[in-house]
Amino acid sequence: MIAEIHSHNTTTTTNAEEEKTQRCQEYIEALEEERRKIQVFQRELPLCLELVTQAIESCKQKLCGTSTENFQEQSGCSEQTSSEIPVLEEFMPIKRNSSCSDNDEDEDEDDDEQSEKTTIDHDKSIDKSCKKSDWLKSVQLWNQTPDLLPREESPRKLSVIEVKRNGNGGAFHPFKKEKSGGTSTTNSPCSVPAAAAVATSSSTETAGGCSGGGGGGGNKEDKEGQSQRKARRCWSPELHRRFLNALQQLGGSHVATPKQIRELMKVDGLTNDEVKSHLQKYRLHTRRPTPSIHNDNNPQPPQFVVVGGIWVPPPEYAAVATTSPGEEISSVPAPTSIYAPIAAPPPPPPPPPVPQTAKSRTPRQQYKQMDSDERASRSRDTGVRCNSSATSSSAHTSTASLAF
DNA sequence: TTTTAAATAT
DNA sequence: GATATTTAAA
Repeated sequence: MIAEIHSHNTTTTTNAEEEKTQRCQEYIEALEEERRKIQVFQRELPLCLELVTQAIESCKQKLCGTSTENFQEQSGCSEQTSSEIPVLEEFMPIKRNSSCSDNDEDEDEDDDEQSEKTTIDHDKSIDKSCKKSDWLKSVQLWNQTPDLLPREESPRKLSVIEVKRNGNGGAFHPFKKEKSGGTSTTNSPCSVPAAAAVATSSSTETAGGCSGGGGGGGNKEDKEGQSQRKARRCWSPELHRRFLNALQQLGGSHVATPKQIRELMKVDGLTNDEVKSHLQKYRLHTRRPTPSIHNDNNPQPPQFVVVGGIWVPPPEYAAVATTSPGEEISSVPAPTSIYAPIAAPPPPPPPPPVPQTAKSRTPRQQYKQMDSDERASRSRDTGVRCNSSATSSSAHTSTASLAF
């Protein structure tokens, strides 16, 4: 009997221990995730970061000490402070549903490629769900609507080609409504012609990007053309990324002017008006986010972060952060770490925005300085938006309702 | 139908 | 260039 009891106890204990270990591990993961989030605010919350880091360390140690075996194998205590490291490329994909990036690859002349790849591979896997602005996820710089494109910039249906070709070529995604065939897919925007789209990694754009609308066949407005309203195109993430980049170089959205931005973006076909419009929207979003209450504790993690004066939606951020080294933007975590910057170097020294542009600096530049200060303070309260849907735990689903 | 991004007007 | 308004995608 006793023996039996003993054994029983033992088992129990073992189980309990395993469970404990497991929990501990989870906890550590959670902490790491949080730390990534905090890293965004490194400047403002250095101690916080430190604390979390320490907590992680100690947890790990504990874990190692306790059940070394198990844990070590699995998560490897050795890993220690990984700040940025490894994290989870693997995990990421799993969780995230919100993004539907379908394809992200772009080729930009400068930075993107590698980072993107690294960062995200999930795209492929998930996608169907997305509804929001797809262009957010898409890759190419821009596309046009198939039908009406009276315009200049891009070659018509263009596609991919252009983009790649020039490196910066057109970048909008078309609002396409794919339904051309008539079959209406309910729209899953991302549904895209999957094959094509996804597959090509390097290239192309896939038409898939923006979900749906347009009508392939339909053309409502194709009236004779021309001067109708310009076809609406959506800003692809890549394009937005360039925009952010430019903004950063110019010292922030408040000092940058559409023209300057456009020049820095080097996207051909991009017009001042487009930039202007985008900038307007950007400023709006950037500005006072939620005037109202930060309620008790916002249960929800920020969906948007403004770093260095730049408002970055998570998915985007991921791309941006990863992609462009020079940027100060730091991470943003969506509620669930999905977007965590995989390789994002933690400590972006936050040097004041330095315009590398040789352009002449005008009075604006001065304002710029000011702007940066303001920015700092602003980013805290303002820059953050709350997600509309809450479900904190599960929620990675809807990330942002706002997108550029 | 509503929301909102992009285009256009002021 | 900034802001307001309109249009159309989602």
